[in-house]
Amino acid sequence: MVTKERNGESGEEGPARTLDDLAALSGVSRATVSRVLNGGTVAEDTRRRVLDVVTRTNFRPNAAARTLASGRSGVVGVVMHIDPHLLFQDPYFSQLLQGITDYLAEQDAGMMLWLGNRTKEETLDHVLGMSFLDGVVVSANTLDDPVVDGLLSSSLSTVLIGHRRADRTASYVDIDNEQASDAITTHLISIGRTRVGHITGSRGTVAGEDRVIGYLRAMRRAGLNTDGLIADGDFNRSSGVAAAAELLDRGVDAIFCANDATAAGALEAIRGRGLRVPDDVALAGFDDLEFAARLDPPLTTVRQGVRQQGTEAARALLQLLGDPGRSPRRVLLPTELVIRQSSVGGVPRE
Amino acid sequence: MVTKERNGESGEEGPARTLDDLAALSGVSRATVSRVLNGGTVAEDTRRRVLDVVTRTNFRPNAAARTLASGRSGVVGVVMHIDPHLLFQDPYFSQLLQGITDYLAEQDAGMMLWLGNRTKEETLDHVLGMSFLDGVVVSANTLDDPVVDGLLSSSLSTVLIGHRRADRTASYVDIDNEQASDAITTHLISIGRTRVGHITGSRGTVAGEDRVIGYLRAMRRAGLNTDGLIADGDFNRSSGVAAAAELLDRGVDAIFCANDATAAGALEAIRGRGLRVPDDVALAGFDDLEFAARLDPPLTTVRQGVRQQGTEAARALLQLLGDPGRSPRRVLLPTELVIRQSSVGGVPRE
DNA sequence: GAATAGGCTGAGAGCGCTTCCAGTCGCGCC
DNA sequence: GGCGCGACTGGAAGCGCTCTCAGCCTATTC
Repeated sequence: MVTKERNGESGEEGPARTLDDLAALSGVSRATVSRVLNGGTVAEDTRRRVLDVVTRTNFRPNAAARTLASGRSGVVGVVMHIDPHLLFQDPYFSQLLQGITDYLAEQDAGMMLWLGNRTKEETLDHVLGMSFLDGVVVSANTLDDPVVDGLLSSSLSTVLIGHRRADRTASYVDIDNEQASDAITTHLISIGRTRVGHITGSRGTVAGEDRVIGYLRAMRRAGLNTDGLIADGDFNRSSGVAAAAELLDRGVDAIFCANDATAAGALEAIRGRGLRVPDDVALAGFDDLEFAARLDPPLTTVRQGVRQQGTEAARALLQLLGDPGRSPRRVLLPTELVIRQSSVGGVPRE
Repeated sequence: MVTKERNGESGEEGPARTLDDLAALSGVSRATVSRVLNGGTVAEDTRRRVLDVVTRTNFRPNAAARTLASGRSGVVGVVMHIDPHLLFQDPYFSQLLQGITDYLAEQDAGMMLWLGNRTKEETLDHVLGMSFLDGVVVSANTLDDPVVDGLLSSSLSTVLIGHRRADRTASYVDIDNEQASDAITTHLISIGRTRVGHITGSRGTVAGEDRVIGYLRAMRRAGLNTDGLIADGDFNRSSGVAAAAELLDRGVDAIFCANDATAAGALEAIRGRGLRVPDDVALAGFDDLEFAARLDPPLTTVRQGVRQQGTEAARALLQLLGDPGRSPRRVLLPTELVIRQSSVGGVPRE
């Protein structure tokens, strides 16, 4: 039922579904057509002739065949192994995703997506089952997770967003949480606060722990006592309310929260006691999400380019794939201290 | 360099990368292994023997080869051809995406994602370039769009979310906007309102137009006049403020807004004039987004299961792929009238 | 006992592409 | 004139899988 014979004469019409079709239509061999399509050395007029046929027939190479023959698919996976509720609530992940898709689209790479709505085993199985993937970018609540383990120990090239506590041998993109926390704590100290409290992120997350470390480093360097000045939070607003209450009881004149959401909670607690920000208690967050600037007073915080982290992760992965040695990529992105009225006062509010 | 010979005896160790490896290890032919893996008829003990080897070697079939040979990849595309800003702002799209991913994951189908961050031509090219896709689910600001045209006229099986104005021949999942608008308008009439205004969605969108039609139908049936009672909006809060002002000038005792965001704006405008909701003006929206219940007063609205729309779209696509005839799937999902205090009063507020 | 049916299996022909290898051709050089 | 060389091209061998076809072997039927 398939007509195999085809005339090489020009003027022919035909959909051209395979390289052989193109070869027949342009009077060269399939190998040459392949070279034209993939940038091999081909005489200029031959190339032109073939390309002409390609565009005339609106030819699209078969991706499966290409992948099978070459071992590369041009498709990478993105695994966001995260509680789905969080995934669409927290702007962090949407921004990350957008950064990744931007870069991949720009580089003509395809992307498959796994959102964290399945069990660990299932996720891992699905991803590894897509055996044609060239590599994966992974984000997770906590990177010390079986899915991440599985991915790293698979043959798939993997780039993490954030680094793991246990080992830093993998490729990753991260910010320097320690340094940033140190900087913002130092800022609070520099405006004269001596009893600077810290509301932590979820213990066990690398970001949370590193922010504690940075805070402690700054306090110690300034010769300030931190006894009783650390209260546990979990990156959520409500934990900020509770932890701030605790710290206020112990007497603080500044609070550095592990993220903006927590700071919003802390602000509520401070207000609830009739205290003023920053006059009585200076406040700082971390992330610089959109709402931070709209709080009353606007929040001093650390800006981390979340979208950029996504872009850089995608870039790192493609670089990794291009490097025959597969030597790990490690990218540490800069952060920026954003000082607003929650720490420096500014226009007084009645 | 590749050792082709392999002993069929058990106890052998080896990674088993191909069906031939498995065949050798379990002492059957490649064809039989394939049958085991794909559910062909195989003697029970043979099957067991092969499966044993499969699990022992942790074998994963090569997806590219499988796709090439069978013509099916088990991967579908999801195209959200939408302004990226909207994409991550409006909960509508995240919920849609979640619904889709849920169902696809459940069905073991892979998913590739295109978010609307490229020009129309690029998007279309990228999607069609992934020639192995089995089909696509499409959501777009407006479905009368070149990308949608291109997808529909390609050989790819396509399911739309929402239907097109021009033709309803494609497969789609939608809600009955007319009926729902009619119902909510009728509700406003039933509580005694006679001058019911309507703030439209973006003109040109099918959902927007259909909601106008439903509104008009209900008003006409009740014998009510609609002259000057329709004001243009664009689904955004700010348009609700302006349009509501217009309607209030003309004298209304109820306003039905094309979505919840617009209603929030209208509420602001009504309050701004010192009028009470619902006493002076009853208010209704459409969508039942999370914030609708938290407005003051809580908003009467139409609940449309956005997540369910995603799920159903994915289901429709897989059904379409399974149907040799490829006869279009058209799914109309039910909506639910959610009556709250913005129309029926309830606890009086001072 | 021959004929028929049916369950199970293996051989082998692709799927459409990449890529190695060898071959042709025109050129400059000794 | 013969040789080596580089630019270009075609032939052909796979990549790892699916699926048709034919064949085998055991029941079953008349």
